[in-house]
Amino acid sequence: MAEQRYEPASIEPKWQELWAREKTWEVSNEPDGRPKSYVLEMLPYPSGEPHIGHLKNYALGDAIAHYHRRRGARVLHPMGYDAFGLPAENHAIKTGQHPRDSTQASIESFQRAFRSWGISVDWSREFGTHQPSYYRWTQWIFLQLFDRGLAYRKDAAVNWCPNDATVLANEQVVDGHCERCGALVEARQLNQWFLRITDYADRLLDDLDEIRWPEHVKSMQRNWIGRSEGAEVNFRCEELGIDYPVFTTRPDTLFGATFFVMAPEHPDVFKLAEGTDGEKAVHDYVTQALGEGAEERGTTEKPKTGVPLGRTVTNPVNGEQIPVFVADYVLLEYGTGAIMAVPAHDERDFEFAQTFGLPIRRVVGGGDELPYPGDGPIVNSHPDFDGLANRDALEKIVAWLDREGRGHSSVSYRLRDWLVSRQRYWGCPIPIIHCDRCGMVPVPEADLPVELPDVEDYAPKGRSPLDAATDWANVACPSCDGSARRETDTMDTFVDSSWYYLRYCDAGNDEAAWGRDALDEWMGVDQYIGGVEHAILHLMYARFFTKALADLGLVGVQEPFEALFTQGMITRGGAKMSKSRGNVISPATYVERYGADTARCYVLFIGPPDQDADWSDEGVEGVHRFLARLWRLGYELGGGEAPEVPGAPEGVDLELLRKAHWAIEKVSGDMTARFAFNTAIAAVMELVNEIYRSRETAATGSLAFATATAASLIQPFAPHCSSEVYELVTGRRVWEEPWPEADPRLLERDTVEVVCQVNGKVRDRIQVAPSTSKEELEALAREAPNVVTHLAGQEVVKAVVVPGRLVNFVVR
RNA sequence: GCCCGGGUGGCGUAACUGGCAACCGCGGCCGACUUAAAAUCGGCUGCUCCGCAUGGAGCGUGUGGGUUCGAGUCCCACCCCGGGCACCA
Repeated sequence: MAEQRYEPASIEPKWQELWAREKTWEVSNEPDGRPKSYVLEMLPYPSGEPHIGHLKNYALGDAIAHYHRRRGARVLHPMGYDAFGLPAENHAIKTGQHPRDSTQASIESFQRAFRSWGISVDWSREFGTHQPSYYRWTQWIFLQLFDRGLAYRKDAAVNWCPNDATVLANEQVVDGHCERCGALVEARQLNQWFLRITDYADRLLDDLDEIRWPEHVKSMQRNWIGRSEGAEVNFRCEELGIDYPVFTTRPDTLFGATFFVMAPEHPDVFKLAEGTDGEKAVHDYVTQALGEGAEERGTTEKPKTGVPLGRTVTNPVNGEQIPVFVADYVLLEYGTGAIMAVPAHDERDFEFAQTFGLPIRRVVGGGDELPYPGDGPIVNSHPDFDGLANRDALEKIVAWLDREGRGHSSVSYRLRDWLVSRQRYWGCPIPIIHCDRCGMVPVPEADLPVELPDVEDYAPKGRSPLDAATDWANVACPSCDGSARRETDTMDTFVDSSWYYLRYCDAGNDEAAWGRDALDEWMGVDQYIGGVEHAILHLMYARFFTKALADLGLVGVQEPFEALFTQGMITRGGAKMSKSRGNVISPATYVERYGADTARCYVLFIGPPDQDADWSDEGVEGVHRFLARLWRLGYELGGGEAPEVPGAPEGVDLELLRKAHWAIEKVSGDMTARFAFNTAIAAVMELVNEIYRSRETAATGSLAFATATAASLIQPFAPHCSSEVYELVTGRRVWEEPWPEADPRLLERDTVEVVCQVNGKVRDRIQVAPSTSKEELEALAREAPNVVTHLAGQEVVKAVVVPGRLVNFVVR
């Protein structure tokens, strides 16, 4: 007779079919008295097959969703696909296959994977962002923003990726290269669509204090917004009669400004140089500087270069005439595109002053040498300020500037407006019509969606491939009925994913993007889970959308994601998995070989989920053995009547029941207070080990209770194996059971071990009742044999007694 | 340069508010079952030393200091690894 074995290949599909048939994970929008919980993992970009990172992401989210359900919550746990984007389009250029078809194929492989992993998803709310029924509302939201002036077009120097032949958002440029393809990004002057995220800079910054997010993600967003407080100060060019404002965070050093520098792109550079001796040199310098890419220019290592403009401006605090230069270390995008240079207290200005032999005047005391960027008393400035601490003087100087009308306090940000237009095919069309008479006219709401037309050629040519769809592009102006043309750029795919979590609340709504009741029922997301690579882009854009939509009265919350968990990466052989390294492993391989439960438990057991972890095939085996052991207990105990748990357990039974209640306490704590799934799984392993050790001696009722408890506790991580074992032992459905409660009487012990130390070193242990008094403990410890040895001939100076833990004798 | 993480056995890790360092898993060793092997079950497993042995001593959480009866945990200084920002005025 063949030994019975744990066979996930037959167990898992059985439960998956039952859950699908009974629509177990679907949830209605009607409140039913239970508290709501919205658990969401970042939606996948469907490309090829799911990888290990997806498995970890959804195993994590599913564990949380299950746990919340069994704690009595009504849980929304939906799924969708971020389906527009470049990879599908590049594939289309290569093969001619429509991006819709390759995307659909990939979506199907993701669906198969999610179902085979047994993820508890409410499939009735599923959608892809590429479906007209979804992007109709993406366009509608765009028009709401357009209506309020939050979406606008302007000429600007933008990032151009020559390889992808499209513009990029600032956030998509990493070290001067295209985030996606790695090509060196060029600067181009183009007319593009922007969203006014900078209007929200302060709120995006301040509200970070209100949400439970990992500190490093908050700090990345703070860095990215880059708020600096300072002052705007006017420097006047008397010859031309023009005021040039500068932004400075150090108005306390104004008296030390000995020259003035403009960015090469500054619109007045040529005007200032006109008719001076250096005019030609200025032209040459500017031409050369503009030809440089962001990467070459943006480095501190490069020696400072620049040329004089042959003009001076007036320092407003002391009336001094200081020379004006053009130099590429000053950036047009930040502040006003011009700076006052204080070489004594700024490293870059110091370097420039040394190269060009310009005067360096110290105005803040302290530090051994120059440049000195730190704090100290004001010197060499003005009798009213000299001697004051520079931070105090700063406020007084700004107040003085303000009174004199020469400046005012000001705030500057690193954050730029979000460039959202793309000259690519596979994206959401921008619902605007350009009319020569009426200008930019929004597509009427009744005409939405503006559907993506089919084209012959997907290749980008510097203009959107949609340009070629002339039948589609040429339309009558909705306002004057004259001939007009559609906007042919599409939207950045980050627009699509900036509001998908709102759509899940009311995914089937054909009348509106969402019903307000449904939205208020579910928002905000109670727990959001995803990769840290989205710390800035997606997470900032989604916050901006929520705030903008809240201002329009369409959303009732200020923050979309109340709590965020960022998962660590799974590496292999210590390195990131990649095709070029050849170290990619597919979840499907492991699901086939060991079952989904093993794969899911392993990615959570491998280490703390927020940290990177290295995949090990042997480790998978270990987790598989554990589930097989649990299953075998269920198999052996199952079949008959559910046995009684002993009413007054003692001996082995008592120990086993104690271990079970200890495990309940441990797992509950690990899941509530923190996401310590690795230690939660370890605790269930301990319980299973304990059951095996007492298998021969304990009563069947105790074994059954302990086994059912182990199955119940592992349910969020291994739902199939758990359901099987739980049903075998109890005849009931584990997912319908409330989360177990630990019995406090079984958490207490009759005796505890107390450690006996001499001078902090453990010398012996004693078994005592937990209630033993301090005096008694000290007396008992003093008699412990090995303590006696170490106390012999010594004088006890002090005894420290911690009841239930230790006694420490301090001797001389 | 600034801001976040992190450094613990052969390996992945654990240690809740300062109180037995190493739970759980991998790997390794030993035993049971078996004709045998696999599977399974049980035990041992930080390093060094003393002892025939029950056992005992010393060392041990990146480095160096400090606080404390007691430090992986707190404080100061530093080193290394990972991530973010950076000619941002």
